[in-house]
Amino acid sequence: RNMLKTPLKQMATSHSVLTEIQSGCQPLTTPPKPRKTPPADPWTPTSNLKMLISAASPEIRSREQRRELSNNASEVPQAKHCLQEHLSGDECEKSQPSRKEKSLGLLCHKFLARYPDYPSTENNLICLDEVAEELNVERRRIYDIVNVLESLHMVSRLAKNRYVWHGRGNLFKTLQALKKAGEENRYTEQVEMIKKREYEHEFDFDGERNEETARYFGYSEHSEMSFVELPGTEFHAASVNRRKDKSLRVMSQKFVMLFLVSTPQMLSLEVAAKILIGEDQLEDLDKSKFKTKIRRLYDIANVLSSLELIKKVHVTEERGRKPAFKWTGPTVFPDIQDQKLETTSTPCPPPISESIPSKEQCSKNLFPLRGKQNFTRHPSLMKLVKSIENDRRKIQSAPTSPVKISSSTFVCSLQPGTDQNLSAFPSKMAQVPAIAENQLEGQSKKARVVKMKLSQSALECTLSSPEVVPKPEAPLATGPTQQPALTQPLSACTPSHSSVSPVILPHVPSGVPYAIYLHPSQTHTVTTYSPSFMLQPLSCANVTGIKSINSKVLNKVTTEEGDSQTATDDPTKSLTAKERPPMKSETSPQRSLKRSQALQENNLPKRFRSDEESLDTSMTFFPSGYLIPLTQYIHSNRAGFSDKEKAGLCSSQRTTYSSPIAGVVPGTASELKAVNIPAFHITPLNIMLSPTSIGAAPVVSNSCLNTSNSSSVQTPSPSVLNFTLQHIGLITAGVQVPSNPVLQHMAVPSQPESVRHSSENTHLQEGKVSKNILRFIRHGRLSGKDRAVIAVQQPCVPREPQEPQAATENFFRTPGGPNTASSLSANSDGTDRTSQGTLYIPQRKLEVSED
DNA sequence: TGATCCCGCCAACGT
DNA sequence: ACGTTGGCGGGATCA
Repeated sequence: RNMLKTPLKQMATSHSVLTEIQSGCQPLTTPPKPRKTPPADPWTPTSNLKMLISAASPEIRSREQRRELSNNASEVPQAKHCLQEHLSGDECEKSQPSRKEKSLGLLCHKFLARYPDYPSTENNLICLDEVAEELNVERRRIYDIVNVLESLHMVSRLAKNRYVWHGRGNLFKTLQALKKAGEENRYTEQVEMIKKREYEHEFDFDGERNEETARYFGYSEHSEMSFVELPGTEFHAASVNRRKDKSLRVMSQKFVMLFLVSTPQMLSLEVAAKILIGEDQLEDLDKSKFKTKIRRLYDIANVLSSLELIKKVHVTEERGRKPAFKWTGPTVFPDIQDQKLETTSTPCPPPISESIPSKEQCSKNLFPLRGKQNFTRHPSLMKLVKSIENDRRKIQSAPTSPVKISSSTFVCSLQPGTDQNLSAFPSKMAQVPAIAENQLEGQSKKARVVKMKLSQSALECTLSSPEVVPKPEAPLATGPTQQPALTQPLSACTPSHSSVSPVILPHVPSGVPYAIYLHPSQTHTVTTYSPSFMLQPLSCANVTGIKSINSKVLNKVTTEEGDSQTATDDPTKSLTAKERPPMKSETSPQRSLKRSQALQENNLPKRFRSDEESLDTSMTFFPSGYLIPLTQYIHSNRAGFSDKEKAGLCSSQRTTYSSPIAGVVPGTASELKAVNIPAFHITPLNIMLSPTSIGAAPVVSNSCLNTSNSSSVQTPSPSVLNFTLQHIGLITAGVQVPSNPVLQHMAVPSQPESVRHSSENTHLQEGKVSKNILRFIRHGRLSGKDRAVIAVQQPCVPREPQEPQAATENFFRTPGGPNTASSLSANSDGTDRTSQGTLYIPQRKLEVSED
């Protein structure tokens, strides 16, 4: 550790400066620990260092900072080199990173840039050491990031020092779960209350809690939720949980919950801190605790900001300008009931409906809370809630009030332009074309990745927001649907085959290939790149097959036209792209190889582990319901070679793919070349799978088999199955069913060797596989055989009849929606300055300005 | 100044 | 024992 640290430290910090300044001092190389001499000693190297830095830094620092930032954009990946150069240069101070450059947010950006938002099946292993080293930071910082990512299920711990990257695949699902948990925890009420208090009078810590407060907190108090798991992830997390993973992880989830359940989806850290603290220790709300909480929240907020889930804004009120964060992530609508509460413009309908969608039940099981009242609001609260709701409604309905109602269902979704969430999306969407361009140009992986991210996120946003509408329609919906608007969208959404068919983007020059499969309920989007030749056939086949299977399935084109420049324009993006070290490919391959070898060499248990990993990742992918990007094969290689190799997928290409560990970027240009794949373009296709909770898996298995011919494309069920299995990691290419057309298309030779790891898997495959797989998919990744087994046994996610429609609606709405289009064009620049707006909060008008 | 939040000590944990 | 995690809060920076 020290070894790592030492070098890093030197590089990262301006030790060099110190060195020069304080000649004769202990070797700067001394690791941090040694440094720490008696604190009292003024001459501690540390103190000196600090003093020196502070003294020298101001101007230099700022100057440097600018420079660095600009540099970062293009050279971040090689930060080390840069730093070194600087150091060698006359101005050592330059190296002085400046606080901002070390910010968690920036670091997180770098971190995120390493991995694709929607990784393919492969396992994207994250080695903390490596990451820390490459990013030039102490491992501690990586933990901060990983912890919150973990709270969102974007990563999961695999083993010591090892995490698996899941990307945003599970994000929506996670958010749904979190929202639900938040609701069950009465966070909405708590937030309302605290906000109210703040308005009324300055909330002072100890004095504050009156009965009312106590009541609220009381509820959450015993409910003391722990880490919220995702289906299929529980076990995994469980292992992690044994440890009292208290704060960051959980705090992060809670923080997100607060956003998800509060109506203006805006929160100040103070409010959040108060709630979170209150939850834990009602007794001692001391200042220091509060401060600490806030500090943590800053950490979390920074990461969430990097994920673009929240955004910092400033709320101006009489008292002054207060910093706050607003939710900019996808709109999540967990259940109908809540929607009613939040959105209903008519008198409050009974807040709680007895009929609980299967989905809910599921989630209930998944996220059991201490407080048993999960689904029923305590009567005593009802009044309060109602009154609050009424107030809210008033406020929202105020003519002047901007649509801050994003949280309130469909209204927001219908007004993409106004909706904050949507606003973010357009810019991203606009970038889709850019992606194609880039690819054609044969850009670096990084660039691609970035773009993909954008497009994907955009898609996600789009899809997610619309989701609201469908729900109301859901047959299961307990209460009468009150929203007229729903009808409209629904009609559009009516599942029609036409809608189902995959859409190819017009602007794409040559057929391009990327298909996105979404599970309606989750609105997850998966993007894949593949060579055009391969893609087309596959995508079509799959899509149709799926569709046919589920009459409910819908697909929509998410692509938006936009200026390709957008991507570049966005500083963050460009930066990210640039940051991505090109050389990575060089090093990473080796590492991956090593890893793979190591894995292979490992004893049984270890092997197991590897298997698990593969499963995990693959599972991760599916769980969300999404699906199986046809192209995945291709780029799958890049990621976890070790696993892949085992799998035998793309074995033929193996050699060629030495790509980076991160597997960050799907098919590299080089890789493609190796494969003899012509330049590829990306055609975004969105396919919504039937919302039925059954999820992709069931659909695939059943539908494929049964209705294979129904779709225009005759995809033999077996092929689908194989495909699925492979993705899941249950089977290897070699093992796959002979009749897999897809594979044939791909011309991917199956490799016998790969089979080895599949022994277990094989078993699974045979027989129950189809069913089980589906379940697995449904539940999310599994990380162990045990888990797998367990998972199989778990009940499938409940079907949500309503979902399909919703999906459809979403589909249509966002992407193609007229509103959207306009908004998109407007925001093509990629940044969201649009967010300036006014928002009404109880009794006062607040101006929200973006930072 | 107050808002931010980097930094890294050090204890809990895992192996 | 030693390495990994990550709680925690001092105090440096930023605005």
